[in-house]
Amino acid sequence: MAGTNDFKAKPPEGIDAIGASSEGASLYQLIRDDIIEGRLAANERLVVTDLARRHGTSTNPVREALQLLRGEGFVTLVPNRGARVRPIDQDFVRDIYEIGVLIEPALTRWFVNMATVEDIAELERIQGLIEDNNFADTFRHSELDTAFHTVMYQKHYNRHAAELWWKHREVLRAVSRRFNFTLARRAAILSEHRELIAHVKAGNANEAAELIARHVEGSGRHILEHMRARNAARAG
Amino acid sequence: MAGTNDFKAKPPEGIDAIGASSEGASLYQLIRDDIIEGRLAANERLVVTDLARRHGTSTNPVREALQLLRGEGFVTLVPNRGARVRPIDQDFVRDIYEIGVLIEPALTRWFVNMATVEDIAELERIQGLIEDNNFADTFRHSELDTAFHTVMYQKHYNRHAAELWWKHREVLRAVSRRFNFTLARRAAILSEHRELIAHVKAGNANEAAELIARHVEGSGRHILEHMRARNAARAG
DNA sequence: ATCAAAGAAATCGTACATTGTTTATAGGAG
DNA sequence: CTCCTATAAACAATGTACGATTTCTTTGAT
Repeated sequence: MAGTNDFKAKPPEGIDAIGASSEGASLYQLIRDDIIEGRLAANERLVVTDLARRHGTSTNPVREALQLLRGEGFVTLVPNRGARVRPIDQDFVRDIYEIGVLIEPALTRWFVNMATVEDIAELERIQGLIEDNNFADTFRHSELDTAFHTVMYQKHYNRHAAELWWKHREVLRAVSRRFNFTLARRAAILSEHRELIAHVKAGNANEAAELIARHVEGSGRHILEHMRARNAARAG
Repeated sequence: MAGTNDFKAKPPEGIDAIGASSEGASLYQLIRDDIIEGRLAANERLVVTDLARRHGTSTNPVREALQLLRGEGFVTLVPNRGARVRPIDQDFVRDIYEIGVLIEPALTRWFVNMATVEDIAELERIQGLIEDNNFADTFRHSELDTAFHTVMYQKHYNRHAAELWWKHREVLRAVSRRFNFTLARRAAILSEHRELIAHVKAGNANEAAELIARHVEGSGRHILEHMRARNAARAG
């Protein structure tokens, strides 16, 4: 479809346009990135006037952006008390990956039954890039991995489920960006992807679904382990 | 816990406070009710200035309310083009009840393993009220039925999943409010609830989970059938 | 040291200016 | 005469500024 190098993970098509004004949308991006990249600490207060001044707008677009961020789960909002950066703690991560474990197998099952030759080729192409990269560039891996799963869920008729998956994915990517993959996890990812492609080719919907459940479960556990390790280091 | 008559369905506790200012929150309620009760037609434009005038506020709280409603799925927002009442069509309903079929069994399974004597007593009490009412007052049935399931999901550790369930439930209630229950569906609801209680008492988590999957599936299909019938009547 | 009250700070609501979109109208080509 | 296009005017969303209200902080008295 495009050159082999332009992987900027994109949401599945047909998903609700974010619905923010131009300023609101760009502020949303900026603040969101600040949270994801850790420039805004957990629980830090987000003062509307500050943000407005810092980004050179007035307060209304900021309020809008904060509402959006609240919807995505990055920010908590309390009436008359303003916004705070939501601490993405272990409970939060567990909650959303568990939902993934429930939803993704269903999406996968449908994909296996509907996959075209082109879909499979695309999966194999991306998997090739993933293996070429071999976790050397972890950011690139994250983008490619997301693209891999997007191929599968993109065309699903249940747009809500796909959208839910995408939102959760974004949060998990935000957290895992700061971690490295353990060797065990690397091996599991590669082999599970390969196995998955085999199941898709063979039309084994149930096996693929079970595999994805394990895959998502493993991914979630991996992130949680990292978080625990970090917290322990911090405490000790 | 309270008198037997005060059933106003309430969201599971600990769920994200809505995060709107007082005016915004009340506007949210008002507009939402207007949509649910059909006073605002599908696809109708929601003009900020009009809404502000009609409800005697300025525009900012209205914008806030619309953002919230967008988050709940009741409204679509397009930049520079404003808001519209989202048509709750068959695809929409199918999407969210299918997600329910995936999530609710997991919530149920956990509940069965954690249910206390009091929980079970509460379930039986509500089921008694449901049977007393016997669909005479459909609104009351809806409230009771929601309360029944809330007992099960209320204490679940996964607040995101519970919240998701609640939001979806609200939408489905909004749609089904205008329909009556078929005799077949009435029978199914009563017997499935009774069977569910039996499974909970016996600690049969898997059976309960499977049953809930069927229960949600049946409920979803029932709503869809009604919608199809109505649309057919409208077209023909 | 505790509590109350005054002051500071930030959110919330209102009014207005600006920008973008839609609609109606006039002009011209076929 | 009809259809298309270009243009202007009405309309509504977006952005800005500011005053009102609530919450948080600090100060001072008991």
